[in-house]
Parts: sequence; structure tokens; C-alpha cells
Amino acid sequence: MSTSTDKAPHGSAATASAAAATAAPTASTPEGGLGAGDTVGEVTDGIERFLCSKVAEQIHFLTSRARGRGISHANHQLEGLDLKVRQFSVLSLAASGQNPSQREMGEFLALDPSQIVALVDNLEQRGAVLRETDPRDRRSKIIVATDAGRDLHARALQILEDSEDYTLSTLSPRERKQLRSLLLKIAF
Amino acid sequence: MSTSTDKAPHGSAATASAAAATAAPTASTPEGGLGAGDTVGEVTDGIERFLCSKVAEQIHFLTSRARGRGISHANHQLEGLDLKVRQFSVLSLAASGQNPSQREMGEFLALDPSQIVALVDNLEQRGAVLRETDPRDRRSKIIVATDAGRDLHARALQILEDSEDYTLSTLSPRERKQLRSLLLKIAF
DNA sequence: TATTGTTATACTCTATAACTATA
DNA sequence: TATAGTTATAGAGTATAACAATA
Repeated sequence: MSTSTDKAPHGSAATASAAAATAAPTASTPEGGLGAGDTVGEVTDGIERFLCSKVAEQIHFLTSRARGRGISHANHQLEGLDLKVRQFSVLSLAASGQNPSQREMGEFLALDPSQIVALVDNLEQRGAVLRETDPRDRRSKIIVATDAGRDLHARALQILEDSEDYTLSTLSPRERKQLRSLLLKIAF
Repeated sequence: MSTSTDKAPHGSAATASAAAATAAPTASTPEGGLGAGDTVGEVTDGIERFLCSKVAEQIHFLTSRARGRGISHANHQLEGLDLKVRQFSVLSLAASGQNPSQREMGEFLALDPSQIVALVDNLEQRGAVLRETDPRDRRSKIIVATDAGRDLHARALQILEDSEDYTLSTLSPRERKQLRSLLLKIAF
């Protein structure tokens, strides 16, 4: 299911490729004369041949590709709940029991306060969260999940865990734990 | 923690959860420990308290945040070359010696063909790459870097490696290698 | 004066569809 | 008919600035 339709930030990551090889529509010519001339010979078929490029080593290319694939799949799986990972992240904080203000949500999620407004508006309209004015600072609004919101959060979480299991299917349990740990170190 | 200027897709990171159920609008749970909590109801200070939320465990949240931070920093560092990581990725393939067609670039970078057009247009206009019609399939265009393009690529690469060194500063050389390896496994 | 939430705006990125020129 | 590239367009996502209410 996933693949094909996904479009990630930048990176790329070859997927199959087999097809490309056979297709052979193009194959690379020895090089027709302009610039680099002789360039590196080879030029094998399939896009995995670009793994030798410098961009393929870049951590931001790899994270973009991994994120693009993962989020694309997750969003698709969440369609049944009419939810996206973006909204889930806000709902998750609202259901955390930590009584976050919108500003805190924005800081933790690395989203602009104006983006939080729109996301909370959406969740509030469908009855998943409530805005409560903080009695200690009436400028601030505490976002809390309703019963329906907590139920929605629980169902979304199950779907997201299944999605993640799919996305990380090539990794062992130990590797998954390592990856999470490493990403956590550089995410904050 | 980093935070501040970066704006990432969504994410946040964390583990456990706990409290949610009890959570009262304001204040709430006594809970033990936690240092900071002076104020009225628990809810300790600092956004790291949200690390207990479910979203903080999600791999796509972690990759989003890590990517957002990394790309934000990299793009800022590349400003002097009037280049962005997006353009660099295309330039890198053009300079790889693999003579990629635009379609292949799009497939490898997980970008729509129409996006490749705009990126190649930009690089072509500044003389960094050339479009060469593939003699074996006149529909296809091979993108190759010019001498100036290769020079630009080399300078950008140096900047990006420095940027990555900054982004991954909290990881040991071994951890960096692990991270790259793990991301490669799930990116393709 | 400074901060929280809000609105408005613009720009980037992403996703589709249609068109051309080749095949 | 099918494919590579191109153009156009609409929608998300991201980034700023300004304003009202509150501190």
C-alpha cells in the first residue's frame, strides 16, 4: 500500500527498482559528449545506483525519506478516524494529563502558536478537547481532552502503533529501541 | 534543548503516559517526586514534562523533529551559497557521475517529476547543471553538473558536513554510524 | 512593557491533472 | 497506447507580523 504514492520532503530511497532495470528505457549512455565526458563509467540500471551520491549519506536526507514514508503511511491508516498525525500530536498532549497551554504545545511540538490555534480549533469543534482558561493566568488556555477525545486518542494510538510496526518492519526489536533512543538524543 | 527557532512537522517525544486519566482541569495529581513543582497544582515547569505523552514515543514525531532541526540549520548555513538542501540533493545526483534522468531523480529523491522540473530549472539558470537530451530516448533528459556546478556541490557539501556535525553533536562517532545505518534500512 | 492567543498573510512544499513531444 | 518532461493549480505546511486581552 504505501509507497508509490508517497512523496517525501526530499530524499529518496529507492524502493524496488527491479522494474527499472528491466525496463531499460534509458540506460545510460556512454555519455554523449558534453561536459564531463568520460565520467565515471558504470552507470548501472536502477535507481539504487545513486546510493553512491553524496546526498545519500546525508542524515537529513535519510530522516526526510524515513519520515515521509512513515507519515504518509500513518496518515493513510488514520483516514478512517478522519485524523492526521499532526492533530494526533496535539490530542496526545491534551490527553497526557499534563494540562498543557497552547504555547507549551507549540514549544514541545516545534509548531508555531498560530498553527496550534488551527489544530486545537479542529479538535475542539469535533468535541475531542476543551479550552479552559487558566485561573492563574487568564491569558493562557489549558487544553484538556474530553472523554470522547481520550477514546479517539486510544483508537488512533492503536492504529499508529500498527503503522509504526509496518514502517519499522525491517528492524529488530533491539534496533527499533536503538533508533528511538538515538533520535531522541538529536530531536531535543 | 534546542527548540526556539526550529519548526518541525509535528512530533514530540516521550514515553510513558500515566497521568491522563486523573487529570483535573487545573492542578491535579500530587504525584511524588518531581522537583520543580512549586506552583499550585503539580504540572511541573518545562516542556520536558510532556515526554510522558504517547506522541513522544512515536517514531514519526522523532524523525520529524530531528529532520526539522537538521534541515533548518543546514538551510541557514547554506544561505551564503544561495542554496537549499532541496536543490543540493538534485545537484548531488547531477554530480554523481551516474547521469540521472529527471524521472530517475524524482524516483530516488521521492519527489514529484514536476518538482524536479523547478529545481533543475533553478540550477540550470545559474549554470550549475545542463539538460542533455538522451540520444537513445529523445523524451528523456540527462542532468549533468557543469564545472561550476561541481564546485558549488563541493562547497555545499563541506558546509553540510559541518552542519551535520553540529546536529549530531550529542552522538558519538559510533552512534552516528548506527543512526545512519538504521535510517537507511527504513528509508528504502 | 511583555506575553498568550488570535487573525491575516505569504511563501514553501506537496499532490494532481492535463498538455507536448517523443516512443 | 504509453512515457518523460512540462505547465498549471490547489492544498498542506511553515514562517511573520500585527492585534486584543491580560499580566
